[in-house]
Amino acid sequence: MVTQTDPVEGGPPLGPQLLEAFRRYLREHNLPVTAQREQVAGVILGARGHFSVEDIERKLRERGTHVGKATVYRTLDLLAQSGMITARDFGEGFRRYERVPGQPHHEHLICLRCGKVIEFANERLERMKALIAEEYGFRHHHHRLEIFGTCPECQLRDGVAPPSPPQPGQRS
Amino acid sequence: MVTQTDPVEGGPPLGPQLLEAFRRYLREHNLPVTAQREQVAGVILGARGHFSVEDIERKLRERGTHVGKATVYRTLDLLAQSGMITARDFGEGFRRYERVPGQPHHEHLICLRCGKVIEFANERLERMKALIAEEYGFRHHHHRLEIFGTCPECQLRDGVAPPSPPQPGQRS
DNA sequence: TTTCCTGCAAATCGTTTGCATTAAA
DNA sequence: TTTAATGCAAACGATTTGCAGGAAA
Repeated sequence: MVTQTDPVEGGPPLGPQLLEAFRRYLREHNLPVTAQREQVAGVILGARGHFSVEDIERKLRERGTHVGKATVYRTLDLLAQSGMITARDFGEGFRRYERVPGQPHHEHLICLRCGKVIEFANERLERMKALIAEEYGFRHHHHRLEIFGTCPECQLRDGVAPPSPPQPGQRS
Repeated sequence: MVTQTDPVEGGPPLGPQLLEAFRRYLREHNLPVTAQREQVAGVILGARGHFSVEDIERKLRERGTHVGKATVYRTLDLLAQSGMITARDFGEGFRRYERVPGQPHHEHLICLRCGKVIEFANERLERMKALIAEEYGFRHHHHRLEIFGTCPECQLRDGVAPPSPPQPGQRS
């Protein structure tokens, strides 16, 4: 799992800013700003990456905090409702959550070996999808494209071993 | 859910042929050809569509057969191993199984209202995905593209109601 | 104070597994 | 006969929910 922590891109770190936006969201909706909500939001808004609930619990533990699993889920729901994070399902048998990216839309390259997730966007793809939906009379709502394969690092590590065959959700 | 039953395309129906191929597969692998395996295979190989285990159990019931849930799952695994069906995960919280299509690869258009699934293939998309994987040094294994939206029928039925926002796996 | 959270444990849901029984080869 | 499959029920893992006790506003 690639956990890209806030790279300083020249400006102030993004995390705290987003956290403040979440506080604002809560106040505006007359929802209490609790320590737990701040902790969970702090973890997921403070780093780029696609985190499972387990990932998030680990990060909380590393920060020396404990938040009940139910509260983690409930806060993630809130964050999703607020539009600040998105839930993803890569067919792994659990969900991952991702801070809403700066770029409007992107797709995912997923390494079958190490689970690393790389994002990319492609304008031509974007246009083609709208066209395809139209062709079938669909009102396009959203879409997702996932490319599964082996990342460069794992290719090196493994030599020439072929990737194993995929079947969604088969619990290992 | 669109359950396209074998359309007669000029030749003999495909289902029985595939069922026979599955029997052959079992014999070749020294696996017993049981009544249950034939029933389950008959159901999924006899129709086009993307079926949940629940769908399959319903179809079995309609045929007046009962097969234990565990056996259904086990037979679906066998069918997947034999390469005759594919498992899909559309992020609905359960898997769907589909008879391996005539065409080598296709994508899915999914109606958020009625769950209908429409298949399409697009050669240009295909090529772009290979290129994108390459660009990131990935060895491409497989991919999936899903477009979610509202199908023409549901658009008519609903008037101009906007589709509801998506979050994967949220159990309804 | 009133209202809404939180944590825990129990419940759910799709899927898998253990095991005694039964059927295919 | 031998070997493997079946069905049931229990186990599982991710997620949700009920509820008593505890914080925000």
